[in-house]
Amino acid sequence: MDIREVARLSGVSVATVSRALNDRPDVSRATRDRILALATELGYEPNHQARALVRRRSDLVGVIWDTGYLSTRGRHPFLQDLLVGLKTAFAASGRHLMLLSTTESGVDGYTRVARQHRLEGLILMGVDEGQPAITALLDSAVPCVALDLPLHGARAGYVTSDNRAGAAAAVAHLHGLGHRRIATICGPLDLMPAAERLAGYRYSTARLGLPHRPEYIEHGDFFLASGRESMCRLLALPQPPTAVFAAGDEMAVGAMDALAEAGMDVPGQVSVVGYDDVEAAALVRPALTTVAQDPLQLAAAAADLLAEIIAAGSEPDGPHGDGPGGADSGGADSGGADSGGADSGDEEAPVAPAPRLVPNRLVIRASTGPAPR
Amino acid sequence: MDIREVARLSGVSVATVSRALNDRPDVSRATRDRILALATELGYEPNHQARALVRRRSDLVGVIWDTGYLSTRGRHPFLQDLLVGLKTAFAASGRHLMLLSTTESGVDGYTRVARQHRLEGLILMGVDEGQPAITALLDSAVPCVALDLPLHGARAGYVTSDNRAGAAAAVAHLHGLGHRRIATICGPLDLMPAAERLAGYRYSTARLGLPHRPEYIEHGDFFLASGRESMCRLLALPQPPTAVFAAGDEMAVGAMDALAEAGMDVPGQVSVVGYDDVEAAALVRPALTTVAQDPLQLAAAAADLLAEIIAAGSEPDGPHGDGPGGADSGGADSGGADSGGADSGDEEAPVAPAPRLVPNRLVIRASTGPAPR
DNA sequence: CAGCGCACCGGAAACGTTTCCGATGCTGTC
DNA sequence: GACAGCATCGGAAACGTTTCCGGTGCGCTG
Repeated sequence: MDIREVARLSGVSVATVSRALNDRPDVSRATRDRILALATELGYEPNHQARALVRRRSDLVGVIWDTGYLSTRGRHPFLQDLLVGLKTAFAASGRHLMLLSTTESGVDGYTRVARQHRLEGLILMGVDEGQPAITALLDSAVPCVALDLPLHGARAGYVTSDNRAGAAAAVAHLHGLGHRRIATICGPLDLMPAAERLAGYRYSTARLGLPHRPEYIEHGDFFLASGRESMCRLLALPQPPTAVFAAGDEMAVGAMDALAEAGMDVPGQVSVVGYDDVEAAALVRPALTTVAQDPLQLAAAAADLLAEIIAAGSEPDGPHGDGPGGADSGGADSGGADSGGADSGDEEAPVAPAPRLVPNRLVIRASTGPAPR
Repeated sequence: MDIREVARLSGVSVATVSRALNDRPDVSRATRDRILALATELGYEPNHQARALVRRRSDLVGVIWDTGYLSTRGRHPFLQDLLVGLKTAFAASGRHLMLLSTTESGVDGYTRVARQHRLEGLILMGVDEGQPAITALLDSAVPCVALDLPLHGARAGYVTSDNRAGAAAAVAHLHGLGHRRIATICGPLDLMPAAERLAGYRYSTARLGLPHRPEYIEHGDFFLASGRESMCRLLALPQPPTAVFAAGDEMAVGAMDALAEAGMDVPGQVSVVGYDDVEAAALVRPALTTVAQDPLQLAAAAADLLAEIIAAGSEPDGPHGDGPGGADSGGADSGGADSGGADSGDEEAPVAPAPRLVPNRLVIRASTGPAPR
């Protein structure tokens, strides 16, 4: 079922059929309607490959997450929702999603398939910074935005949730309940979210006037066992905390395990708050107070940023491209560290796009309560 | 960076370059090596769209799950692992994955994009049978295999885990612990897995010689609240069960909630087993005994079946295509109902492929124990 | 009535590959 | 020495679109 077939059957040229289908002007209403009717009747669907070939754009973006992540960092907390968010966000601009994986063959594995398929951009999530393929990707000139990974480059940016504010909100919540001895169990600090959550804890405790206690900072790895062990150490302290903020829900559950073994009541004697609001958080008893990210908003911000980078690249000689404008994503705030350099205006070298930050939300459940006296 | 560019730079024709890159014969070793070296040096990557256009195959398969599922049935228990399984399984045959969603515009939404992109096949998961788009898909002649949805058609099949055996194993486990009063909380019976799990429960209890008690069969909806309410009703029975098999982990947690509220000890007084082994199952206390599906194996079976259907379609006039042969997936067993009709040999009409069944695994944790006496 | 603009349409050249078919040179063999 | 056969390569036609450029008619103005 060609476009030629449609043209033949409707007695016009292929050019006219093409114009009618893409509803361009230069087609009379009568012929357009006739062609469209015939096309749907024949069940004609234009060949995307041919179209992409001549229009020189694929309308495809790749999404990739580290499949090894599954073994090293555990499953991604809300990848599923991120995917549907990305899907709908990109559908708005008529783009489709291709699944890539870090286990493509070779170092520059997915970079190669991205280029072969002429992907317009890449969304990467749950990949570690060390990944050698990342650097190969960055200087491959394919636009990409990462989630929760500070990716800096001319055509690369990142999106993350406001982990600092989320952690601060958790600490403030505990403080508001009367807790003064608040500890934290943080994740691997080479991961940006973990580091930011610790920073938020530090900032918040200091701001609330709590004394600085290094022994209240435990280091975990996001897994349950580490939360358990950290909690044991905290309980062995001469002045054990009355509340603990874990940088991940699973570690929070581990902490609750340790507390249960020690015969401590949650939240009667110790309050616990986690991070991420995984499904288990609502299922565990007592149900876990935790700070939730908004996957849909995160996905929307990522799609928006990527679209902007793509658009900036396809402009003839455009500046840093502030065109489409985000929907309601939070303003660019407190970025990483380096974004210095020339940002005066429309220079020759494209400036790295500012990272997007979406807010988090504290969901209060049963694992936190008033401080014991 | 064309293939023409490579040809020009290496002083041969494009035909020769093409042959060298796809390592065909009819190229001397010397020129082939020269071309390959030049191509990698130039960073040339062949355009997939052009290639797909002329070879008339896209090497693309679509994977689609109901995004509305998220609201009606809850999140898919292990979609993430399914995706990586599919990714690696299809990577073996050089195919890539495209993400489709049920929220494509129109009734035949994803059928249309599938045809536009010339997808070789479709994997669908977490979609309900009622979906009108399904029927539109089935007679669109694009090969598709579903997960956990009995899809019957000439070029359609399905893969599921052996829910019946899984449920039977759960009941047998409880029986082995001495339980004789075993109830079940089943899911929505219009969903095949729920129905099969109930069938497994029925079969197993009957086989073990337990009396048939209709009041021991509660109907839930896979959500927590329904498990809780069902358990309450079971506890109100004159002869409450000492063990309950819930067809989903979340309902099992709900049942445990109800038991806790009633002051019953798990597993001291009542044992609970769930289904699916969601992440929360290991995090909940007592940790949930449950039956786990193997997402990777499920994905592999689905990919295998789809590849078979595709291959059977591209054969000149092949029979029902038993070529590649499954790796180690369980034999075709206990199908749905209708697969009657002519299946003598290589008739004109292609016979529907037999569904694949992969085994489940009972993982025993802390929520089951010896029956009280 | 000449000329001009406009609405509509067709031909054909791309887009970047693969593959068919033929051409060339070379090595053997009778 | 002529011819067959083989290895190696080039030209060109596809694949199914979009889009540029031009060409009709037609109504309108001067």
